[in-house]
Amino acid sequence: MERQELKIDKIDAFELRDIFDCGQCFRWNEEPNGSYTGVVKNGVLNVNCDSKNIYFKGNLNCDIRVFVNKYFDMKRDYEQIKSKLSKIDEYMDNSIKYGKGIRILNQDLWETIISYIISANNNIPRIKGIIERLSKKYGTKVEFENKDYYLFPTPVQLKDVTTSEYRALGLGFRDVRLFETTQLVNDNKVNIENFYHMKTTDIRDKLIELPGVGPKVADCILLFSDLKRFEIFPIDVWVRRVMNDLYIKNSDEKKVNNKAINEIASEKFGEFAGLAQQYLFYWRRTLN
DNA sequence: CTGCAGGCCGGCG
DNA sequence: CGCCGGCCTGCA
Repeated sequence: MERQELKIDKIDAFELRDIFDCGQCFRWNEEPNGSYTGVVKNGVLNVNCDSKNIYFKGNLNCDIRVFVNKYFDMKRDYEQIKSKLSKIDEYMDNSIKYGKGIRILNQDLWETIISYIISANNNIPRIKGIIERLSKKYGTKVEFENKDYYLFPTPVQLKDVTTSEYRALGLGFRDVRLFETTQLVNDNKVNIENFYHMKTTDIRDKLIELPGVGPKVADCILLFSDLKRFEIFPIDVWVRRVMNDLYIKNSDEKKVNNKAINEIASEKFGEFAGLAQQYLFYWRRTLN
């Protein structure tokens, strides 16, 4: 671990609130000065912005520039994608205006799998609380600016944790799911490192073999982790709501099936469907 | 007290 | 197959 800093020129699609508050991550929190601090796989990172620059500082076990480029998806041209998407219709144009600073993060695969298993039938404050307690109890401690932070526990660090210990952390009925998924990974029944070399549909099938991972969670993992399948369109209650309101207009939202939604998303948004999903989700969810 | 929150799972028709 | 009820917990 090493304290590092990095200052880069401001880029257009990069707003802290949009990135960290659009619902893709659980371990970033706003500081009193408006910056955000997060715990990531490689340590602790703080990000701040002004009109001209973006400032990163942190305690990381890797090069901060390399990390930032990967984590914040810097090589992708969001401006170009936004201009293409915004031409589709006025809804997309509006939602992009609302979430113009969103970038889709490349989060650690293991952490993303477990975090989204925890997210099932849950609410964000509780999800964040569970992940914090889990990390504090089993993760590695990292210091940054005189404060203690805890990395998300590795599969090995969770190897001997029992379901009742999970239950005590507030996991609820997800205790068994976490336990069994961790077992499968530790016993190498499922090798998540192989996912990086596999076809998207095959990864999805393997993900769904993990207890607690269904279609929605699998899609979130594909999009929000460093697997980064940008065309994947996760459908949760908010996305189905907004897609029905805008395009399908079924009087009974419950009767809309996900296949129909996915087809529309794929037709309209194609290879950028994942980002389109985030704009729509963030827009609809925040504005109610 | 009931409802519900970024679904999944198992059982049933 | 598609549909439906139940599920930990915490908070309104």
